[in-house]
Amino acid sequence: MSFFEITHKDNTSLARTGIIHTDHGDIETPIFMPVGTQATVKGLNTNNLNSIGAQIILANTYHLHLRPGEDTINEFGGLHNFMKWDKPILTDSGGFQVFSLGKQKEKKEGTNAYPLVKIDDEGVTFRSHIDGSEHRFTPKSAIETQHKLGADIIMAFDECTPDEADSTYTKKAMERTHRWAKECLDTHKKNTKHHGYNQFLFGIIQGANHKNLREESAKIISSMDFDGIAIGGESVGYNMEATKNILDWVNPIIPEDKPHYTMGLGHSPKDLFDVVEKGIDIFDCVSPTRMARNGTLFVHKKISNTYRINITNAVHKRDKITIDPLLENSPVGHYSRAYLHHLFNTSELLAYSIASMHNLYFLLNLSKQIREAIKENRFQELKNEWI
RNA sequence: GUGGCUAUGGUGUAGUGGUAACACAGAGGCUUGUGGUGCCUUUAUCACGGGUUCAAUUCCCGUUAGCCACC
Repeated sequence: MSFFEITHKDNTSLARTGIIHTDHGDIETPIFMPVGTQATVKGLNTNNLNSIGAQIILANTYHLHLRPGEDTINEFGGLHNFMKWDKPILTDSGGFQVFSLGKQKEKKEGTNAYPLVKIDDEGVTFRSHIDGSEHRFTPKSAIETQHKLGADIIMAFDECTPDEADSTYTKKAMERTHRWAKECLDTHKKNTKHHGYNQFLFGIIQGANHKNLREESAKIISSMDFDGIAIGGESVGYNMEATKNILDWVNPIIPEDKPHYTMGLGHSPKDLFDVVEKGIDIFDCVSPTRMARNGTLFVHKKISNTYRINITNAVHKRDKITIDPLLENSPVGHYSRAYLHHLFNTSELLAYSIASMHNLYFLLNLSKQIREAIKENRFQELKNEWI
């Protein structure tokens, strides 16, 4: 049985359904992946995740390296046993967090805060955002750390350059990312079953918003023996016009028979259609859960004539209807807006759980609808209802 | 009853003879390979009445309210 299997192709676009086979179960694609950076999707336990239909969740190498440390998790036989989640997990390599730390440094410029991040050809030296202690990631160490963490899908260690970087630097960083990709692959091939089950490694295409660089990156990453292809970059998921252009550039080059992953995409339900249409199978985003924690909830447009509401708004103080009347099958579909408004107003912990479950269910349910639509050759029809 | 002190937005506090600053609360917006975080906008005829002054939230008098002390 191969790792990835395409089960149906749309007849009017590159959209497809598929199954990713892992030793912790199958993943039906296209699918949104909830983010659980520190081995927890904030506010939700694994029963909650099962109830909303989560098939795979993310965790983060950078955060788990700092706390509790990969060796602790290794002693538990990996993340699955540590957090008691027996379905698939994907870990990000930490490349993007390094990029984020670099961005923070820019913001604090002038306060003589010394750099949190230093990148060289062999790896990255950075300071912990928690206690300022110094750490270093190399392609080899990032993979070895991810082996110990034990996710089913692990990511190559890359450098995500800011969009505003000049093309000379972007090219240099991209070429370095390609060298690192090979080192990651070499390290991984020596030990693909650290905990006894298979771990699969994805490569990441960079090149910012330059067509020639994206094409070059797509060519090189595609030529390597990765199990899946990710598209990274600051614009991906953030600037949807740029994201669509990037996908158009790389699509003729990347292998069709490997899973395609847009990293950091899923801010708005509408965004799913834009990338699924261009052959993307998996995507993740912190935004739905972060927005949830701040009271912004997805709703069907036909209910409120908007695709999201802010439950903390005063109009919901006595609002009798449920969060989204079209989602009453959701595990949290029976709660009234007034109740959730009250929970936020009093900062009750349950507010974050209910809101997070709602937004995640919204996207997981939409992913399911998209899969069904593709199988029934009515993807465009469903898309038209949503845009 | 007498004396003293205080009165600034919903709350707690700044401040000035040229119509007010901050925090929280309130109202609204934002958050994109996650700090439950952070950011932005907005919200006051400075207790009431009178006086001095070109100009009073600021100085003076009175009223009212609160607090303290004494009888």
